[in-house]
Amino acid sequence: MDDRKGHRQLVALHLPGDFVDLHGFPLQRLDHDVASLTEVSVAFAPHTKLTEITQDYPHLTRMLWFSTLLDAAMYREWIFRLGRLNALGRVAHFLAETHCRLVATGLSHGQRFRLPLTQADIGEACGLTNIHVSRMLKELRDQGIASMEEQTVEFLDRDRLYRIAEFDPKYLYLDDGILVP
Amino acid sequence: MDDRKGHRQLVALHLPGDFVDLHGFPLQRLDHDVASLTEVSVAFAPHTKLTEITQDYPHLTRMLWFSTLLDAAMYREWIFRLGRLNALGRVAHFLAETHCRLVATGLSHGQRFRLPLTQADIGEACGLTNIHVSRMLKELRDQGIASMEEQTVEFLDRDRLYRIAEFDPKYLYLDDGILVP
DNA sequence: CGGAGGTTTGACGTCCCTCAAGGTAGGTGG
DNA sequence: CCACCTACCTTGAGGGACGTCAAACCTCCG
Repeated sequence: MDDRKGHRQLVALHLPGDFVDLHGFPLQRLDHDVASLTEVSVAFAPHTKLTEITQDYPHLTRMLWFSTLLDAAMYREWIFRLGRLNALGRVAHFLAETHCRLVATGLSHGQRFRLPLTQADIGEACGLTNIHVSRMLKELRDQGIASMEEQTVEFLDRDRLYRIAEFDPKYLYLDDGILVP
Repeated sequence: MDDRKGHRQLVALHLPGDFVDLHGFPLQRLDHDVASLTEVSVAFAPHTKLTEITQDYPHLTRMLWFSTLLDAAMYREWIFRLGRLNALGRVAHFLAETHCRLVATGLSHGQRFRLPLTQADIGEACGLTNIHVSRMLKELRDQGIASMEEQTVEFLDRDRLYRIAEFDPKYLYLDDGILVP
């Protein structure tokens, strides 16, 4: 979403495998843009097919519904991040959430993961300038908590990272497996 | 949602008629608290009944789904508010959104509405201290844009308020009537 | 070689928080 | 009636976190 001056606010980050913009199905029109930061492969789900699913497969419908509400749970957490955390906590929280989601989908093991974002992108997710993101990453590095170089993040002290971020992955509903309903 | 020190971040404000916590149906457990700021009357919708609805009434199911995605649209806007607006814009945006929603449900006509919140509550919605909310309300008052006294808000110059808030009510999906699908 | 995009660092400014004091209105008990 | 409390709002002074501006560096690429 862009403000009047054209400055961007990221409201979500989609990872490989995510159902992008399923919100557009019940809502019909969308209030934000979707853009890709990397090369992507896309499969399309026509609204007519989705409507058929909601006619014939109640259980599958609830699963689709669930996946949009998982997005909503992340939105709530992003509100918390922006409203209650300082810059260091925001960056830490963003990294922690992204790592958890990558692990859940099998795209990361251990404490390293690829994050093809610039510091400016991270700033747009966390309501910060790229410059201050740079400072916060340095702080995390200096404190031996996490490092990021060449688009690769490594957690050196996950517990301290979580504490700074006030992060608790419960809201990602992972322990039940992604699809509960 | 509370941070470690017990400071609260509001992530949503429900108005009379809203379906509170419908998210809890597909999600099963919830990652935030629900509290009332005023006296309320409550009707309960048992999950068993909702499950029956999703079995037998696809159209009604899509309407319920839609209403949760309207919440999600507001979450996105709250993220934008916290990430990209300054204090004056945040307060203005919060007032503008609440007014629009009240008008949509017939609970406000014209440019006045009752808002039974303290300045501390508004601060918890906007990521500000009660003290700075007080200063921003004074600013809006001094500039002849909006006033709030005794829990009643009045818009004196709605256009300027919208401009400060970078507010566009499209995301509330009101022009189609609340229930599109 | 030059240029573009990204990162880092320093100096400085400002927005908002913190702390403190005082004001008002309502409620309770004398 | 006054005295006193609580909750909320207001205002001022000072400080800190983050933004802005500028400069330098690096890598990649043509």
